[in-house]
Amino acid sequence: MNNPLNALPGYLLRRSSNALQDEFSTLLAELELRASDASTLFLVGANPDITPSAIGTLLGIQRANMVPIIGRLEKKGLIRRVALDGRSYGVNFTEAGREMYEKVNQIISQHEADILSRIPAESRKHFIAALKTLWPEHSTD
Amino acid sequence: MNNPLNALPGYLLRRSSNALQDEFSTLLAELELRASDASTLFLVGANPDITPSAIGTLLGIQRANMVPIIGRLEKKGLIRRVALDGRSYGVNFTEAGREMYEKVNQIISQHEADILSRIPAESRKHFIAALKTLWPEHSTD
DNA sequence: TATTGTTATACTCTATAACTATA
DNA sequence: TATAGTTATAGAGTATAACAATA
Repeated sequence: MNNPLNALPGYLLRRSSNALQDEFSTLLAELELRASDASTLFLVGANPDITPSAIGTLLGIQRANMVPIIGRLEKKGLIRRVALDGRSYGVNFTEAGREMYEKVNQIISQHEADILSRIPAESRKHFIAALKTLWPEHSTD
Repeated sequence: MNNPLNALPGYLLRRSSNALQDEFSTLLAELELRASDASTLFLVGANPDITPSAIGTLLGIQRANMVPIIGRLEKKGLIRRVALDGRSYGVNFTEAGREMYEKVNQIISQHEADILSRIPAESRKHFIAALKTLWPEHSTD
């Protein structure tokens, strides 16, 4: 079977991304979290009192789609809302949330290290440099 | 705003992949095709008489999910089904399908060239090598 | 006026199970 | 028995429009 797609960098990128996403989701399954839940916890850990809108901006998710994510995490007792003013609130960890954050952090760190370990050492810098040219918004933090 | 995600290769890969997918979909919009439609046409062009199941295997799509893709392309008059035996059929281009295939081919080639052009020349080989280690199934053609 | 959170809705992609007919 | 195509269904991610409350 002739598969010319496998010679295309853009296609390889897509399949690689999907494969790593599947791995990540599998790792998170033991915590009963989705990738978006874990990413949200990760950002709350780095930015206490961050608003749902700000999380959405960083993750590239519309604020309307943050509602069910925040709702799930709150329902699980992992986060609480702290009013910042009359219309917005900051997201913070509960005690259980902080423990979950540590586990998420561990999974992310290990997975990322695992990813890097598969890439030939001499290619790693080039790989990251290439990704940054393909997603220019990465620099707008 | 502190965004530690942007330091993670796996996350950069995901955002890069999504950005390129959006670009690809935008390019295909003028042909009124989806990415899965275009990929299917691309594989039919390289493999006349290929079956839907085989296309699904190459694309990583369940054969059940090939049904609406084939149905769309047939409804548009781009492909026809040629019975291979009593239970399976091969997919072939109609005249309009071959013309559309040429356009798809053009868009894919140009986009892929565009992608490569953004990556520093000295990083390209490393980039592709890295992707292949992250999606090992690429070699099972 | 602009922004935040929210609701409602719809579309896409994908996974699974089950059915049929054929090999 | 195994395989190809199909149907039906559900989950997940995402986009859009509109609304109320507040800045």
